Amino acid sequence: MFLPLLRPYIKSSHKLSIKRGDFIYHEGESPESLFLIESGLVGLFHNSETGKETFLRVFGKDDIFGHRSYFAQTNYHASTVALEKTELIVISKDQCNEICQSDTELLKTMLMTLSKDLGEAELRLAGLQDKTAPQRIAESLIYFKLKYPDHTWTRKEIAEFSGSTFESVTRVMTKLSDRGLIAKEGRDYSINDHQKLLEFDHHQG
Amino acid sequence: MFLPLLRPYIKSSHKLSIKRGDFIYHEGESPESLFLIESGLVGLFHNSETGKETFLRVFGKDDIFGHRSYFAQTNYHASTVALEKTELIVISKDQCNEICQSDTELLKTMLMTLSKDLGEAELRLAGLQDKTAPQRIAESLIYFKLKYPDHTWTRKEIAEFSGSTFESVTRVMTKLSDRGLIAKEGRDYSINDHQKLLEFDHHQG
DNA sequence: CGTTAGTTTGAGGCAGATCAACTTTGGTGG
DNA sequence: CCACCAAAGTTGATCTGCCTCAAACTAACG
Repeated sequence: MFLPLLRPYIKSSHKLSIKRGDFIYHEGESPESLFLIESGLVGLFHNSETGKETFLRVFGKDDIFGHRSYFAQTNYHASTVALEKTELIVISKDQCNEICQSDTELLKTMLMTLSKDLGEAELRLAGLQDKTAPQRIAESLIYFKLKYPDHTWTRKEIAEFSGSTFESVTRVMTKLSDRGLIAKEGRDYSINDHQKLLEFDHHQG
Repeated sequence: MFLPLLRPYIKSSHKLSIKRGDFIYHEGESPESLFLIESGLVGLFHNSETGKETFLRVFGKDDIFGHRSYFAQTNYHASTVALEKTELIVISKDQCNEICQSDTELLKTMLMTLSKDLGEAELRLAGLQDKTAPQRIAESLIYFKLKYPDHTWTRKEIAEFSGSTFESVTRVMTKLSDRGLIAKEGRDYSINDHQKLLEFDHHQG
């Protein structure tokens, strides 16, 4: 959603072509640029000392990323990895500074995006306390499939996004498939019954 | 931190005086104003259908709140409650619109605040996966006492912030007190050993 | 086809939530 | 100022969701 707004500013833009599994930046590094997705899919992950990985956000076509650290003026709090073949436009910090000086509309759009993301993060935080693992997994299945229907999500990705383990995701998906709420298609899946999926495990599934 | 920036805009400001336990707004309502704290303390809480409460953010003197929903242009995703006697300045949506039109510096400050809050929320999200309850409780004890040393936090508040239960908070605090890392003072507590508190339960406490 | 990353299924264990009964604190109003 | 009592905190016993570990299977890509 940002590409159209930013397009006029991008003159001599630096482009980047990467494949699944490639890192764009690592947690702890200092942000030197923003990234815009021309095509592909990128995930933001946090890795703990104990080796546990958490899937924080997904970025798709026309999304910007790296902006949170830029505005917070802190180092990256998480790492970004390509989830599939991806084409990026790299915008330098200097270019950003110029743009932010002049374009109030862009600043407001950024404010809206960050505000929505903060709301989502906090609702996920609350969800980890008051929803069961199967509920959160069912919600993640819907979220991923609605927002990025063409990507085949691994059980591991779904687990790290929903706050669970890939074994639990497998078990829940088997159950959901048995009940006809989803259909497994190789490693991929499709959603049959949206509504029942949201009500799943609403105490006792 | 916002009051100084906003002070010049506040002419005929509406003021609000409330006591502990009073709600300022409820989850689901449409945001009609922003709030600025002249004195006191306010908590942002999310309540689930099952009755579980999650403590999302704290706001103190000079902090603004209600801004996330204003910028996201969505209804409130959580409720705000006074944690002690509090004096508020109420800023109408119209006033906000005017201010945002003209003041780029203020927009940038807002962007920084939201970016930092998003980072914190996501690190807490990750922490719920990869840290033990005692670790999270110890961190919350530090966070609360450093940021708001004069407030006496209840076990329930600490629990809802750290993602635990008040019984677990009690047990952990007893253990920490026995080891001399904190000192219980009536219902309040003080911190004796910061460093060891952070290392607590770093696998096996 | 061979290889490897991804998936499935089962068995077992444990951190921490829940339930319950009791004690302490500190505010308030007589 | 003290007595009272509701709110807050403590402590113990129990219970369970789901994580962990393990082992065998299968899809998909070169």
